[in-house]
Amino acid sequence: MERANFQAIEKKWQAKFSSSKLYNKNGKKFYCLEMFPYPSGKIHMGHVRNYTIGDVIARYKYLNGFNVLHPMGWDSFGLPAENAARLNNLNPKNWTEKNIKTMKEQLKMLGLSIDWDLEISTCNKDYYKHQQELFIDFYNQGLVSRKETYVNWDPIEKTVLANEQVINGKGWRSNAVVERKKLSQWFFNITKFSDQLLKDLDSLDGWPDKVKLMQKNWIGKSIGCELDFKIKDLKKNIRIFTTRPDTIFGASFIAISTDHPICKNFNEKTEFKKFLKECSKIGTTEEALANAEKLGFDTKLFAEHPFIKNKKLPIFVANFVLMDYGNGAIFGCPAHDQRDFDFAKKYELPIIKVVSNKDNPEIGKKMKEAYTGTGKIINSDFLNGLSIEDAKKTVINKIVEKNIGERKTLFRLKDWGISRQRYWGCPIPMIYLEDGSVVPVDKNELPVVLPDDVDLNSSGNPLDNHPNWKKTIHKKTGKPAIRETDTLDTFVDSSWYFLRFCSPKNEEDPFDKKQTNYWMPVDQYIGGIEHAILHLLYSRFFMKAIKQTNNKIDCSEPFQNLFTQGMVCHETYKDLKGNWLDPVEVEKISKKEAIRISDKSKVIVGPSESMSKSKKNTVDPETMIKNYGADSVRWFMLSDSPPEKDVQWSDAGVVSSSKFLQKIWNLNQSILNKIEAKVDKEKQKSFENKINLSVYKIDNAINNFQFNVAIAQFYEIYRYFNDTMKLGINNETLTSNMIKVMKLMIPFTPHIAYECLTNLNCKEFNQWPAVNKKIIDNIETKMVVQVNGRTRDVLNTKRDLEEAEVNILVKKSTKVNKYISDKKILKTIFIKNKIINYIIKN
RNA sequence: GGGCAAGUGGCGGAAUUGGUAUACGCGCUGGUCUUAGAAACCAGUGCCGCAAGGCUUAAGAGUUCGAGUCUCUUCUUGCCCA
Repeated sequence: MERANFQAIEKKWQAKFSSSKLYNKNGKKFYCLEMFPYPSGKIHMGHVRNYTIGDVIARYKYLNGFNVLHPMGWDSFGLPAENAARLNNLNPKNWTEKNIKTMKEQLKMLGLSIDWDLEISTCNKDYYKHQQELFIDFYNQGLVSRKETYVNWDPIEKTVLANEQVINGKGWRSNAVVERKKLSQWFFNITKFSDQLLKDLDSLDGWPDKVKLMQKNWIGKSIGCELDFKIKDLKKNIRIFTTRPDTIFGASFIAISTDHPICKNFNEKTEFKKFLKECSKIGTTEEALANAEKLGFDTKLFAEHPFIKNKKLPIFVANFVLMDYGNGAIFGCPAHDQRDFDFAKKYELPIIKVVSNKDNPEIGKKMKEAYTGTGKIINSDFLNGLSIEDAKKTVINKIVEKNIGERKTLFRLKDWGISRQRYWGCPIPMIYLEDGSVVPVDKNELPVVLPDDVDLNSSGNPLDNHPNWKKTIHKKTGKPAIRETDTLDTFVDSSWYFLRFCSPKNEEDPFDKKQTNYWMPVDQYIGGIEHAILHLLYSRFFMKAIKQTNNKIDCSEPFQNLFTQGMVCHETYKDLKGNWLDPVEVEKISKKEAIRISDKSKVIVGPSESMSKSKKNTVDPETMIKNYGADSVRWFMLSDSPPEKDVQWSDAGVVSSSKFLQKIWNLNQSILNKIEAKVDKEKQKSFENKINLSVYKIDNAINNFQFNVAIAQFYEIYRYFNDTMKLGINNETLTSNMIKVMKLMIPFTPHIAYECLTNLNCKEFNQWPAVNKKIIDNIETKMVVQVNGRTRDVLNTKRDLEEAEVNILVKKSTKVNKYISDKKILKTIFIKNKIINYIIKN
């Protein structure tokens, strides 16, 4: 038999895919989107998995009559381009474009059903022009602000570092100790939507609960109150925020942030300066602050306790209090907050327990850690005996009554800092006038284009260093002005690309109203769990901000359904010196043993971990496609694990996939070459029923994202087909059922499926096989017969038999009678079409 | 430290949602074919047992006629937050 030439088949069909689209003009719309890639050089297995899953869905929906939008683009701004350009002394633009070209070719090799006419690239000025427009819209609506904030400052590179560029407190490139530095930065006022971003999560039924929970925690709504403390000897108050007003009687100090206005009183003191310097060494992340040793500066000032007469609380400046959460001031209750507890231990402050629980009898200095559990209030005057919740209510009422504070809701979510002191990003369209004012660039002057001729090798911001780029003229006044030299965070680029796909060629506006309202929201969004918080939250913010800004868009949530796929893992290998080895350098000799091919030396086989360049445990998709074919790679990617879980790449797995596809090919050939046999009507009917049932199961599995289960069905179908085709089934029936099976395979392995369909002389390719529910319902069923809950026999019966009819059949079963013949049946449990269970006395 | 998942053969995993546990694939064993190997094909494969049969879904308890699935306790692993 002729073997399938996968390479030739794939080449032939890919040429057709590039011009064919998934549009069914009369069908219901379906927007299928996978997270677009960063063009880093070549595609990796993670992309293969992501885009294969997306392709299955897109093709499946198309075959089911939907009008499918399935676009692809490039998240092409970002730091790696700048670094690569610096290393190889070339332009980031050229580097990026070269990568896009390579990766596009690779994606095409996978046979994806992408409409490349819609391709966008965020570093293209046709794209970022509109982003600048949106920025100005947001600015005019008061959704953009300029604020001072702390950044990770690299003193040698003279640049701001992202959190991930700070490694053990040092700059990733310069290795200099990173400082906290205050800089004026641009922000999107995402916190204006805190409540809405939280509330609308409830409407996202098609999102994994896990992701919704992560977003909820990130937004971090907490209800509490503000409270004024009088400062003794100064005619001022300190206003604090707390979520635990019930512990007010346990307060033993006040702690304020280094940026609190009161600190101005100590700015001249050398001791305070020393303290500030110490604080600036800690990073800016919450985790760094939490893990840092608690430090305080004693102001020698005292605050009056609002409910205990003559009680004085010392005021400290503390490194763990943040200015941008609440008011930059707290009261410390060491007994019931771990940070306060650590602080109190260090500075020997009283620990007053005010919540009691019998499992936690220690009090005062004997406590080993703060108690944050439930209990009754003690030592607290008018709150004694109340639960925590009741005490909160009572004390807040009292605070409001005394006019010393108010109920307040606070969010953990902070405004989104979007300034980056980088070259390879979207220029922020703002200019600084001579009088110090800042105004947006006039919209008809957009885009503000990135210059090509920048020096990436000097320290500092390349746009700022450029000899003349930042010099401009303010059109309205004709006066000279200076451009903003910061560029936008690349998360901005990806926060609205899904809108642009609906009308990517529109020159006038970021998006065409009619097109966008037709296609949006995205019906199925597919990507990695690593974007569960930021990218998705920012995109949700953009939808809401755009809706408020120009009210062109009907929906306020971008992604109706979200699917987060697992990672692709591979075993790790190290030589005896501990150096990572690439899988291609290694030969496995048994399950746990391997040798290095070059010198036959022993290799240490490590656990399977997510593929990464640093561990060298990557597998190149292009090599795999060339060796086994795209269909085999796709098939393996989907077959081994449920798509939401991690999958382990195995060469044996992809080999077996390719063998199976060859068998499918052979089966097609056998059908085409089969000599007509005598027909057995009974067998033919049950054959058709079986295929019909499989169609139903596969359809269900795809709908539930259980691609591995669907693939298991194909293996069963293959075996069944192969075993029964010679047993009295006519060629016409075989062919029509094979056509059904091949159509089911289109979403998974489109090349071989279309090729086989062509050979089978199929006329109507693009139609999903209909499931005949009636036939399924009439198929025989299996009755499980149990005695005392233990299965003793399984009977093939007609559907919907009543208990009495089943009893008659059971009487014929020797397997069952062995257990019940001489026993008294106490009770019978009967579930139609499922089970009959006889309870007997032993 | 808190929250959320998850734990099923040698391995990846399935189980119609409370009704035959281990589908399907990998691996392994035996066989056919072959000068030999590879490929292909056939058969077997949770554990104990010659068999009849018994045991088995991290461990233990509970609910139920019936539990991988529900409840509680413990252990382990992963992710997120601190």
